[in-house]
Amino acid sequence: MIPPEQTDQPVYSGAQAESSASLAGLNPAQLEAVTHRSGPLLVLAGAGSGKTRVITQRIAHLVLDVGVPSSRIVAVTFTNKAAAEMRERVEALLGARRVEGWIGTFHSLCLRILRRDGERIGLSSGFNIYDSDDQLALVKRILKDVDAPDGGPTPRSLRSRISRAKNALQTPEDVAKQAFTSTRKLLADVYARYDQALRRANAVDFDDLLTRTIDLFREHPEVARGYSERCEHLLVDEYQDTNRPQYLLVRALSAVHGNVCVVGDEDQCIYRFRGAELRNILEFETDHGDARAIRLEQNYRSTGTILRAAGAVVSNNRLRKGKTLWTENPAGDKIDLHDAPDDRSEAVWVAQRAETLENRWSYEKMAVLYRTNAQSRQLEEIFLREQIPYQIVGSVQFYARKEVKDLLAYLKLTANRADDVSFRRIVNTPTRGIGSTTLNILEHVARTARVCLMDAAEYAIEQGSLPARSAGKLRAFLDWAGRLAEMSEDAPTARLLDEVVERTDYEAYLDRVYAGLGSERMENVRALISGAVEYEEESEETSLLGFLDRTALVNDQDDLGRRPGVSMMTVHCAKGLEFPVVFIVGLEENLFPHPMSSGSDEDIEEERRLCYVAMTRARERLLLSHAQFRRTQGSLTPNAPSRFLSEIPEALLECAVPSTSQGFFGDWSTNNRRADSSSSGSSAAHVARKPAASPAPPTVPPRGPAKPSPDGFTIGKFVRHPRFGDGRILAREGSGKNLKLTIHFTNFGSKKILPSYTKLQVQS
DNA sequence: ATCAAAGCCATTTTT
DNA sequence: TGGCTTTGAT
Repeated sequence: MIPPEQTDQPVYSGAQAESSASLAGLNPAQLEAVTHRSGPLLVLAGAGSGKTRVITQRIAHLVLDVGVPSSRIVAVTFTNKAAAEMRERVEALLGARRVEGWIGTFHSLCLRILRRDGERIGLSSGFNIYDSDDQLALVKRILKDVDAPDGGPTPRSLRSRISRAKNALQTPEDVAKQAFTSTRKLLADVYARYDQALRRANAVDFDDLLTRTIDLFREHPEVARGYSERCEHLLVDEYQDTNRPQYLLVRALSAVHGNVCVVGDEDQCIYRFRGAELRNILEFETDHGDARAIRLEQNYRSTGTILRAAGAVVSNNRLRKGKTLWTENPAGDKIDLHDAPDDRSEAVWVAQRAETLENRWSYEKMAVLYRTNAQSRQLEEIFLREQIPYQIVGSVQFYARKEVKDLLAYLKLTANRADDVSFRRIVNTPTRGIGSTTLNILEHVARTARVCLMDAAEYAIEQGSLPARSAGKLRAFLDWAGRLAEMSEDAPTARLLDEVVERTDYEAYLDRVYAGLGSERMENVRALISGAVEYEEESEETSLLGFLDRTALVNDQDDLGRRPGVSMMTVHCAKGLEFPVVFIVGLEENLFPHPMSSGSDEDIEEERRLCYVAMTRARERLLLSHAQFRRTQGSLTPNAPSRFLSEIPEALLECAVPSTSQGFFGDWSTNNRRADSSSSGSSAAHVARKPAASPAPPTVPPRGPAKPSPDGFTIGKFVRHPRFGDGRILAREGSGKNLKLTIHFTNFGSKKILPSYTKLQVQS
């Protein structure tokens, strides 16, 4: 397999040298965590203490120095972003283009397991994944079936209660058993129907990915054993945010070898409201008898002042193991505290300060953090007016947009005709004359015959239970859907999307619905299609299902963003990030801490951790503000400063009272000059991914002399790709518009390319 | 089927 | 306050 040319690249030994060299840069605690041999290990990693570095180095150490095959290492994180970063860094350390081990999120890991072994628990292959939107649609539909009383729980609340039940590993029957109030009875009923609907539709929701994997492991211990066998070393990042199912998965996967290394910080557990159990990390040592615990307490990120302030705040929590972070960094500037008369002038202050600070830090080095998304509007308005570049991070998710979801629903239905939620979504979108009357008949047929809506439609037409006109329209739709399904067997996903967009005249539909703004939406459609093309080009195995899996689990935070400018986001979104300059706004009672999380001490402690997370994002400058009056839900309400502010030692604060302007915007905004603000930071914008060492291309095309192809893409020819550069055609499959080429690129290795989408230059 | 007016309801949300 | 969904009228 490996071409001889590769021998002149001493990948292995070279990387080993690199590894030992980098071990030298670790502090004693980090070194111990990295080199810990076997058995359970708890790494309590304070904010900015080099956590990711420890995990990645540990993996490299296990592979290079201990000799564990990378395929026997499993590393789980919570976000795709974190997983991608980890993978990249490990690859760099190992000097390998690809790492065999499993590095991914809990959900992607479970998805892989279920795709492989799900049939054993009744999940047929090709099952779909429902996101929270789909879940909500399903709950709403169910609420129509049961006669829910008015004023009862909302669909949203039911959805989250179902989720909570699942995370507590309660079945619908379990819930029914303790259903004493009418609300709980309703919940039990809806949950049962919901569960049944998912099973019928051959679909799972996000929670199911975890819980059904646990079911699989419980019902088939030999399967669990197989995975655990393979998992010689398990590493878990952000362990403080694991919930019950994740805890059980960790246990199951580490059962055989017992080499489980969890890394986390109890002070940064901020997802309790979603079922994260602080207990998991607090009790790890007692839970794993002989666990070693290591504290990483040296902070490399923030100034002494920032660290002291954050530490002072979080030390008011009782539910923690307690760490004392310290740093060798200089004390730095004091923390600015601004007392604004109202939310508007608070925003003005932020803009003003950002502009002043721009002398020292470019805008993309600054972040504004807030407790709730609603707070962003005011800031946006001011920043827009002041022409300060900014970027909102992580509010509307790409894959959650209506137009994207519509098109994905077509794909989902194509992959899995039992997917009733997708059917309902698109059967009349864009409108094709299949209205609610027809749909009601179909629902009825489906229920009595216990089949999915697609089948019900076939059946209803056959039986003549529909008026001729509806039947005709439905027939046309079904025929087309059938053709799509056929196409999906060999056509690339992008081609399917094209077909859907063209056939439904989707662009015209968008124009109609979004009067004038349709083209903006169409951009997203195009982005989705190029996403599909990219997927085809970048993945080893490509299939419709694979693409759908990716869209279901991946959110696009990293690909979409990165415009230069001040970043604005919620504190939750900021976890894991750092910025030289950080503003935290709205530090008021009734906002931060949020009243919804002020019921119990535990709630307040979570809010305090949230505040801690926010403060520790800052490297050099931290600026805090609160407003005396804030417009919330339409009315102006007075707010006291947050209790967290009073927990910061006064000596660390600099009360920034605006001396000249009274906090209003009049003067400074009109005559400010932004001479040099535009040119900064464009240099690093498009850093091409560094091509890692890749196997040299085979010198002889695989399988004999190729006959020249009429399209010019003859096997063996050299071509140039706009992104991947030069490469050589190794194989062809499909033809015409569906032609797929396997090309070996000098710098990127082999990829499948769709010439109908990408401009390939054939070199003569 | 399509539009406009009238309600409704407003945490955080890695997947 | 404003954004979104549901409702009602054509």
